[in-house]
Amino acid sequence: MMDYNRAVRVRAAPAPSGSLHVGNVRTFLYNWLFARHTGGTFVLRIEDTDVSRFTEEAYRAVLEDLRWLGLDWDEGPEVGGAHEPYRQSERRQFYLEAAGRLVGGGKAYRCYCTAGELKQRREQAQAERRKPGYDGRCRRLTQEQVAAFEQEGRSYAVRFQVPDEGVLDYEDLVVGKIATHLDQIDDFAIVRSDGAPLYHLAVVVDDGLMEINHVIRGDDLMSNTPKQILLHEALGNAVPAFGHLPQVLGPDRKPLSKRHGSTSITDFRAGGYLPGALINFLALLGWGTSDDTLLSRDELVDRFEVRDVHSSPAMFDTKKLDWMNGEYIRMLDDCELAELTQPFLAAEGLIDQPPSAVQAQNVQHAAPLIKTRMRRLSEAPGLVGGLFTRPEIDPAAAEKVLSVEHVPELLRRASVGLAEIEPWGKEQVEAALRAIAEEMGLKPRKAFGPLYVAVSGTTVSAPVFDLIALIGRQESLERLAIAEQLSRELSGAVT
RNA sequence: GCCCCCAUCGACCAGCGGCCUAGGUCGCCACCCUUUCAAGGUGGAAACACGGGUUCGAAUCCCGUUGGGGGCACCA
Repeated sequence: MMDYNRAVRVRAAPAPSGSLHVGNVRTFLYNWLFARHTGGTFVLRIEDTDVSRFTEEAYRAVLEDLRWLGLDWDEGPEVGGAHEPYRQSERRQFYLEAAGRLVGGGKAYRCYCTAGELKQRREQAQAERRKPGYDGRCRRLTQEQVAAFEQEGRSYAVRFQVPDEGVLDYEDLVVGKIATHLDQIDDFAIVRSDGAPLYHLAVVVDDGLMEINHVIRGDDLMSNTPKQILLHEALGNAVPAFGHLPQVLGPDRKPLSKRHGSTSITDFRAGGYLPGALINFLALLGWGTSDDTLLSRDELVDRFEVRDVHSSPAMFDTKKLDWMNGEYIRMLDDCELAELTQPFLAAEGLIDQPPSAVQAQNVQHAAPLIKTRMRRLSEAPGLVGGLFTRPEIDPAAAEKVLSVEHVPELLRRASVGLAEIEPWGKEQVEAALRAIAEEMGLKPRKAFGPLYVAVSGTTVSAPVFDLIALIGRQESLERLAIAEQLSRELSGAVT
C-alpha cells in the first residue's frame, strides 16, 4: 500500500502565537507518531515570517508546551540539525533567493498594484459576483509601464504566475484523490512589497531545503496545497506527499477555538491534566482502534498509521478527557501523585512552595486518599484542603447535615471518644467513632456525615477517619467543638 | 457568488459487500459494594442523515438531496 522507502521526514510548523492550541497539538502529535512509527525524523520549524505578529515569549511558550507534552523533535530550535536555522525569521535570504530565481525564470513577476487598488478591485469583483482573487493584471505590463512604475519609485510585490487552465491533482494521504482546476487559483503573492517573504514561499522553500517528504497538517490549509505543489515544481523540488487532517470541533460542532474556553496547553496544564492523558486522548480524536482506548505512548507509536486517520472531523469531548485523565492519575504511584499535586495545593495557598517537611509529609499521606477521587489534579485542594488548614464550613452543608437534632449530641460524644483514644491512629479513630454510632443507633451515613462537615467543611472529601487521624487529636477536637457549637445553634433554630 | 472537504449511538472509535438482530469506550440510567464522594462490579437505554441506483446480497460501492465545515489576502 503506502510506500515509505524514503526515510520519512515530517515537520511541525507552529506560528508562535503563545501556548499551543490543542487542535494544533493533535496535528503535531500525528506527525510525531508518524515519524516515530516509521523511524523517521521529526523536524520542528517555527513559522514566524510575519515578525510583527510574534514575540520571543510566545516562541518559548511553544517549545515549553512541546517539551511538557513529550513531543521531542530531532531537528529544530535548541537541538540543531543539518538545516539550520529553524526559525523562518532567520531564513529570509533563502526565500528571497528563491523568489529571485522564480522571477528570473519567468515563473513569477513583479506586481505594482497597491493595497488600495487591490482592495477596491476585490470588492468590485465581489459586488459583480466574480471571484475575488487577483486578476493577473501586472502579468501583462508593457516595458514602458514597468519603467514608469519603477521611475516613480513604486514598490512591488512578487506574484507567482499560475497557469490559467488545466487540472492539478494529487493523492491526499488522508482524504484521497484531490483535483483542483487551476482557473480557481489566481496569481498569489510570494513576497510583500516591503520585501518580506510570504507564507507560501517560505513553507515551500523550507520544506524543500529541509527535505520534508510528508506534510501532514490541518485541512484548513487544504486549498493551499495546489499552490504549494506548483511552487515546489517551479523551484525544482521533490514534491512532498500531503495529508490533511480534519478540524477538531467544539461542543457546538464548530471548529474548536478560544471562544470555547480553555483550549491552550497552558490551560490544560493549569487545569490539572497529565500530558500522557492529553496525548492519549488527542491521538484517539480522528484515529483509533476498536479494542483499546487506554494506550501508552509506545503503544500509540506502535499502532499509528496515517492511512487509518479519519477524513471526518471529531469533537473534543471534555468528559472523556476527564475520565481518561482520572485513569492516568490512578496509574501514578503515590510518590508521583504527591509530587504532581504539590503545585496545585500551593496555588491555593494551602502549602508553601517548596513545601515544608511536614507539608510534604502530609501531601504524601494525602496521595492514596485522593487518587481514586480525582479526575484532575486541580481537584486536590477541594478533597484534602482540610489537611493543611482549617476549612470554612460550607453553609449549605451545615444547613443540611448539622441542623439535624441528634447532631450536637453526636459531635459531643465524638469529642469525648477521640479525647480518650490511645494510641492515636486511624484504626482507633474508626473503632471509637463506629462504637458511638452504634450506641446512638445511627446508620453510618447519618453518623459520619456530620463528621465530614466538621472536619472538611463539606460533605464531599477524602475519607474522614484518615483525615482525623492525620490532622491530629488537638486540631480534630477543636474542629468538632466549632461544629458542635454551630450545630446547636442550627438545630435549636430549626426545631 | 465560486471551489473543495465531510456524514455510524449524545460523544470518540470498530466496521473496507454476506460473520451486523451493527461491536467497544466515555457519558447517561438502574442495581451492587460503601464512612461522604469517588473508584470498582453487574445490567440497561441509545446510531448506519435522506432518496435513488449497482448487486443474489449494502452501514460498506456509485449518483443525487439535505445538513455541516473549510477556502477564495501583500495572515499563517
